[in-house]
Order: sequence, then C-alpha cells, then structure tokens
Amino acid sequence: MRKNKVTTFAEQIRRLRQEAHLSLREVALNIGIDTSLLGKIERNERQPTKEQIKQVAKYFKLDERDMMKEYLSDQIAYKILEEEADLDILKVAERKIQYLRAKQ
Amino acid sequence: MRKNKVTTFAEQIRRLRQEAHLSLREVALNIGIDTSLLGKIERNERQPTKEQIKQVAKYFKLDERDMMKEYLSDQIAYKILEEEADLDILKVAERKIQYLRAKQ
DNA sequence: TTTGTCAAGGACAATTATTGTCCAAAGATA
DNA sequence: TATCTTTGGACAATAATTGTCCTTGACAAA
Repeated sequence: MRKNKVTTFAEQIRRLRQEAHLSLREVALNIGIDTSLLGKIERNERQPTKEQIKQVAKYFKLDERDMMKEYLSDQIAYKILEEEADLDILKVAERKIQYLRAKQ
Repeated sequence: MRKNKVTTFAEQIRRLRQEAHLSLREVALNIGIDTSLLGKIERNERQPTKEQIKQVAKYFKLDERDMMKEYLSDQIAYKILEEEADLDILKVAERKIQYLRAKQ
C-alpha cells in the first residue's frame, strides 16, 4: 500500500503552500525569489534551480534530498512523455547506469 | 539471457562504424554532417539531433525508433549519474508517467 | 623522409534555450 | 469599491549548445 499519492513536483509544492494557507508572495519572499517566478515553478513553467529547491525544502521543513528526487523523477517522466517513448526505456536506462557505474 | 551487451549510444554507433571498417569522414559525409561533429557524437561530446539519429539509423540500416530509445535511455542514465541519484528514482518516474498519462 | 589518412580536441562565432523580472489583466474576497 | 492573489505575456539578460574550422599527433605506405 502506497502511503502518498503520486503527483508532480510542481503540484506538491503548490499543495504544501495551499495547505499552509500561504500566498505566493508570502512564500516567494521567504525563499528569496520573485512571486511570479514561484507561480511559474508551481505551474511547471520554469524549472527550479537546485538552490531554489533547497530553499523550498528548508521553508517547508522537508528533506532537501527528497525534494531533489521528486524533481529529478519529474524531469525523467516529462522527457519520456514528450518523446512518446515506451516505459521500458527505464529498464534500459537502469542497465546503462549499472554499466556506466561499473566502469567507474 | 540478454542478447546484446549494454553499452551507450555513443559506443554503439562507434562500434557500428568500426566493425564496418569505415572512417569518420566516410560516414559523416554520407549522413551529411561534419567529420569532427560525428567524432564528438561518438565520444558523447555533442548530443545528436533527432535528424542525425535518423540518418545514422538509415545509414546502418537500423530501426530509427530503436536508436531513439538507445539515445533517450542514455540521457536518463547520464542524468541520474551526474546527479548521483538513486536508482529508485526510476520507479518514481514510472509512477509519475502513469499518473500523468491518466490525466490525459 | 615525405605524403596521406585518420582521430582528437581546442577555440569560437552563431544559434537556441532558459531564466528572472516587470507589468497588466483577471479572479477572489470582504 | 478597494485589496489581495494568481496568471500570463513580453522581453532583456544569461546560459547552454551547436557546428565548423583548424591544429596536433599517431600511424602507415611509398
């Protein structure tokens, strides 16, 4: 049984904010970015930088590495969707990672 | 039992060329790109465009879609390696793809 | 030794992509 | 109405990437 519903990084951070009843302005100000930029990140119209992800994690007291995972898995998911590729590409990628790691 | 050894896209196309005893110039000329560019693609210093992948596939009489798969899985593998992320990100990505597909 | 072929890689202009900001418009709320 | 919020367009600035040209070095044949 899966604990949390699967959603995208963008949806997750929007949800976090809304559940805390905070405005874009409020959060953006605290993490040091423009209100409009945060809005775009929440709508997946801008890619957050690592630093921004870090700040968001810090602000919501979440693990930075977990947030990075969420973001990275998003990117992979979107890439496959936009190329209309098959899911089995993930298996191939996995083998390649092992192959590449093996040859340091 | 796996039929073919796992290698990267770059290694694969280099191997194809070398096994056919062809020079970079020969192949590059035929697929309509600069010799140096093909060399860089074979060394993974340049990303091939879709068109270039198509031409390579055509030249070596391979399935274009298979080549694209190889290339795309490469990109995913490199991304995970460069971020030093865990393999389980692939599982998360898979769930996200299903999630995103579900909401058309 | 000279000539030629080949691959590697540096430099760089040109192109393309992406970001972050500003502003205006549209929605909500009171 | 007045205020706060979100959306989204436009755009300059910045960053990333490409493709080309050229030089170097290795190697082999003549």
